[in-house]
This record gives sequence, C-alpha cells and structure tokens, in this order.
Amino acid sequence: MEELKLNMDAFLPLRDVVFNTLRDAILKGELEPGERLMEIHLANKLGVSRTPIREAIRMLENEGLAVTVPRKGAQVAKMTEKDLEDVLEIRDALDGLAVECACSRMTEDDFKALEHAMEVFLDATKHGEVRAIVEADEEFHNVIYKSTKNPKLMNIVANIKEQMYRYRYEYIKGNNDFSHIVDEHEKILDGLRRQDVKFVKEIMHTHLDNQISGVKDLIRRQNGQEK
Amino acid sequence: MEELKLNMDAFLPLRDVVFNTLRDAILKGELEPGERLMEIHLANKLGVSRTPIREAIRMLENEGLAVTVPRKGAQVAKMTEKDLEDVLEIRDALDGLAVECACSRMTEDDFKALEHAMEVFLDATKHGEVRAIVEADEEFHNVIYKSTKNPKLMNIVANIKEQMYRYRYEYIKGNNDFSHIVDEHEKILDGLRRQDVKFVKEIMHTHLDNQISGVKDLIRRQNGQEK
DNA sequence: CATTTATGTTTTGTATACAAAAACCAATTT
DNA sequence: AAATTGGTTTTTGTATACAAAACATAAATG
Repeated sequence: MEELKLNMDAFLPLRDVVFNTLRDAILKGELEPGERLMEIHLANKLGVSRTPIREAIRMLENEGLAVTVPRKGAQVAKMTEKDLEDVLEIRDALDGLAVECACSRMTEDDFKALEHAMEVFLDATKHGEVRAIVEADEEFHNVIYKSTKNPKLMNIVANIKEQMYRYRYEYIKGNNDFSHIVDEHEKILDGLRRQDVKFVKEIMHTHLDNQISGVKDLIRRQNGQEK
Repeated sequence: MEELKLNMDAFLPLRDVVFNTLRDAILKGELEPGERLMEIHLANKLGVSRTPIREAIRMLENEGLAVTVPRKGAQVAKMTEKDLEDVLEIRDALDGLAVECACSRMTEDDFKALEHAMEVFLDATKHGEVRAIVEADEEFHNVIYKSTKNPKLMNIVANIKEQMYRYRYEYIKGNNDFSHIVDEHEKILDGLRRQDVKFVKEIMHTHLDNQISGVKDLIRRQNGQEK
C-alpha cells in the first residue's frame, strides 16, 4: 500500500524511529483515521520485530493519534466534530495564554525568528507546495510559543495541534488564496511588537476560527461516507 | 523496599495494571523523583516479565511521570521550581477556561455532585486522613471540569495535575487548617450558581496560588539535599 | 601518580517463541 | 433464512533469549 520507510540515520532506539515514522504517516494522511495498526504487518513493512512497534503504539496512543482496545489492537484515532470543537476551545485558551506570555517575554531574537518564519511562509505560498505551506505556518506559530519561555506549554500545544494537523493539511490542500493568512501574520507580528495583548488575541482567535468550518466539513464528509 | 503489589482483579492487559501500580506509587511518593526504574527489578518485584514493564514505562513517560534516556533507562521525573511555575501558568489558564465553560453548561446534576464533593471534603478534613483529603479536593475540582462537557480538557488538566500531585500531597501533609479551603470551595460553588465567571476565576486563582509557595519550598528542599 | 586500557557485570534494546483471546467461516440445526 | 456451534486462522499478550551498549573496577602503562 504505502511506502512507510524507516529513517535509520538517527542514533535512536527503534521505538523512536518507528514512532516518528508512524506519526508522520498519520499526520500526512498516509495512514487514515480508523485504519488498523497491526503489529506483525507493520513489523514486516518496517523490517523490525514487534517489540519496538508495540512501544511505538503505546507512544502514539498517549499522543492521541492512536486508540487501542485491549485484545483487539490499535487503530488510527478518528475525530468527531465534537472532538474538534473541544480541541479548538482549548487551543484558543492556550493561544491566549501564549500571547500574554510572549508579549512580555519576547526578545529581539524572537522577533527576528518570527520575521524569518513569516518570509518563509510567504515564499511557500508562492510555490504552492501544500506540505511546505502547512509547515511554514506551523513554524510561525511555534516561534510565538517558543517566545513564551514555557516549554510545558509548547508541549501541550504541540500535542493538541497534532491531533488536528492531518485534517488541517487536507483542508489547506483545497485552498489557494493565502493572502489573508499572510495578512494576519503581519498583524500578529505588529501587535506583538506593540505588546497589545488584546489585539493579538483577537487576531489569533480569528485566525483559528477561519480554519474551523472548512475542517469541520471535511470531518463530516469523512465520517459520513463510512459505514 | 516498598510494597508495590499488583491489583490483579481487573481484566486488563498487564501493561495497564503495571502502569496503574507504578503511577500510584509515584503519586503517593513511594517511588521518589529521581529514583531509577529498572526493568528486571520492577519485573521481579511485580512478578511479571519485562515486556509489560517497558510498555508501562512508555506510558508513564508520556504522562510526564517518568523520563528515559536511551540506553540508560528511565527514572521518576523530577520537577524544578521553573517546571512548577510553568505548569501553574498553564493550569491557571485552563482553570479559567473551565470556569467559563462550566458557568454556561452546568446542569442541576452537576451542582448536586459539586455539593456532595464539598461535603466529602469537609468530612475528610475532620478525620485528618491526608490521602482522603487530597482525593476529596481533587474530586471537587474534577466535578467542575466534568461540567465543562469537554473531555479533552479533562484529560489535559488531569495530566497536568498529575505532574504536581505528589508534591501537593507532601505539602498537605504538613498542614492541618483546612478551613480556608472549605471556605473557598463554598465561594466557588456560590459563584458558579450565580454564573459570575470573573468572581469564580479569581477565587480559583487564589486557591491555586495558596498552594504554590509551600510546594515550591518543598521542591527547593528536595532538589537541594541531593548531589 | 595519573591515565588509560582491559575485562567483567549490569542494564537496556531487539527478536522470537509460545499462550490465549478474538475473528472468521462454514456446516448444522432450528 | 437465521441463529448456533465448532474448529481454524489471525492477532494480541506475555515471557524469554540473545545482542549491544553503558558502567564499574582493576590492571597496565606512561
């Protein structure tokens, strides 16, 4: 079916290599929501034994990317519309916190990184590579989260974003006007410079809201078409 | 050293039983921060093989209760003061969100559950059982989180609380006047009834703040005394 | 004496073997 | 035709064996 090749150059335990491989495959949509994750199958495909596969599954599970039923095995986690709403509610609150922290803690280096991320995003939109665009947008927001100087916050948000990443990815695919996103990015940078917490929070909220309906449609279609 | 007995009555895979056992031991302080989690050792102690132990460790890891270095093994996660501050920053934001959601979504059943939790807490303080007190306080707040009708939020908060639970536990031990906590609980309930978001947020914030310095002292002492 | 080198032990990493549960499927019964 | 039964296959759960890396310690070398 799919490729699923291991990236062996890393000096990591196989469980981590397998985890990264499966995670990527899920995020990119190569492994679809609901698809079973069978151990021997994956083990053969990746050329390793079941042991590291199992450990990787345990890791995916706690990232919310896989769900396992005892004695029945794991499958790629599905998301309902309600799940998405719940996630966004949280994401919004954490974005708010992030903006507050960032406004008071951003250094000049952080601003430079943010500007750079903005350029990279602009570039990506010009070439139209979906993957590159999504990653560049991710990076822009990650710079902001990094600026909070709160690594735990970064972790949690990374985790939450991961859960909807694949849907977002599909959504971006169907889009080709990114000018309003570029616009929002500029406003966010500007607001952060002026330490205008309220202003930035609002833009971020809009930015997030803009994605919702599209992704929701996607989920509805996907969950509708199957059994 | 410690007891560490498995609770076999459950029809769960061993990895889950082991996970619960280790988690409890860590939260109760039977396994101390920094203590090594050696596979054969634990396997012998619990009377199982290394396989379920490893999977349980992977789960603990992603709960933030254990940290593993490749080829060196896992240990119970330590927390620095900075970690605690970071966690509280997040907790505070999520408490805020929870209050907002709860205020608009609480049902009569939720209120009843909250009142009940309050009584249980009051009872627990009278008997002075540390464990019971901590659990009752947990339960009170859990009812509020449940009222948000956002299970993802519940999960995240549960996870975050878990990371500082053991410290809180130690802290409560050294305390014996719980009247102000009872007081705060009453105010929170009252505020929720009146749907006064701002008021409840503030009490919750204080409630949280009250615990900080004590727990911080504890961490400072603990991290000071070793190597 | 300090520093390396050799060596044995401990501990994690990975593969594999076997047991037990679940899923499947066809045949039989109602 | 629907439901039940029995047996076969697939798949997960668990234990164990072996390999490789880290660690400790003692001997050897400068």
